[in-house]
Amino acid sequence: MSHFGRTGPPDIADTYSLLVLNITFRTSADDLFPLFDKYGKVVDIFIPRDRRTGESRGFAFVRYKYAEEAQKAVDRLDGRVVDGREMAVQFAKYGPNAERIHQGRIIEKVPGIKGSSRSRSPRRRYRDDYHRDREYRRSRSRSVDRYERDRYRQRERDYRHRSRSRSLSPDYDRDRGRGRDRKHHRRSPSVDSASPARRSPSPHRKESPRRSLSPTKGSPERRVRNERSPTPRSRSPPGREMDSRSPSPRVDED
DNA sequence: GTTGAGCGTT
Repeated sequence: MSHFGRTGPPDIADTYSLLVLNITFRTSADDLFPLFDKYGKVVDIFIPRDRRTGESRGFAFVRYKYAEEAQKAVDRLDGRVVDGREMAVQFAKYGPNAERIHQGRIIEKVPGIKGSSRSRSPRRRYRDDYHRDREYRRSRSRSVDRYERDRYRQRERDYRHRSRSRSLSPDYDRDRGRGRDRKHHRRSPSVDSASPARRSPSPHRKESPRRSLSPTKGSPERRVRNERSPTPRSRSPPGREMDSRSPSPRVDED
């Protein structure tokens, strides 16, 4: 009964799916089972997880046998703090087939569901997604795992820069930096006085990695380009221009 | 080791 991690959906015909959002990344189906099972008969619980990392995405689907129980769970578990995080329980709008499910009638009977008027918001995955995706694609062949790529594409297509949490506080950095300084700053006594500027020792600008080798490092001609006065001899002061043409090689320079 | 809006699998 507790085996929710089996393969494939059991029977979604007579079951109602509830979407649980805002749950911790460490919350598993077994952890949600006792919570949802207390309010009704849970048929199955499924938590989508990454295919590469294998970690939870932060949301889960709970299927109830009866709609009334599911609705009660939504009203009771919605806003419940689990593992220090407030999870949001609401009826799923779309089914596994990316289509609307037949649970709409439940909303009609109980017009008190919070998930009934849920505005569409730009969804995004974790921040590692694009980081990992970049290296992933670059390392992977373009003709491999097209299925996965296609799946993730539909998700990233709605990617949008949203306002990140303003959880960052000056106190946090200050506290953290100070704490670490106390313990790790004692290993280098010379750095304390011989490091007025920790700037990059090489003022040279970082060129492109591909051009980093600079194959023309032994080409003196390149550096002898026209700087400003490539030919100091060509300097002709005003009034002395005739001097240059003067047949007399007399140097009148002082 | 991390993250935080959203809609799902053998």
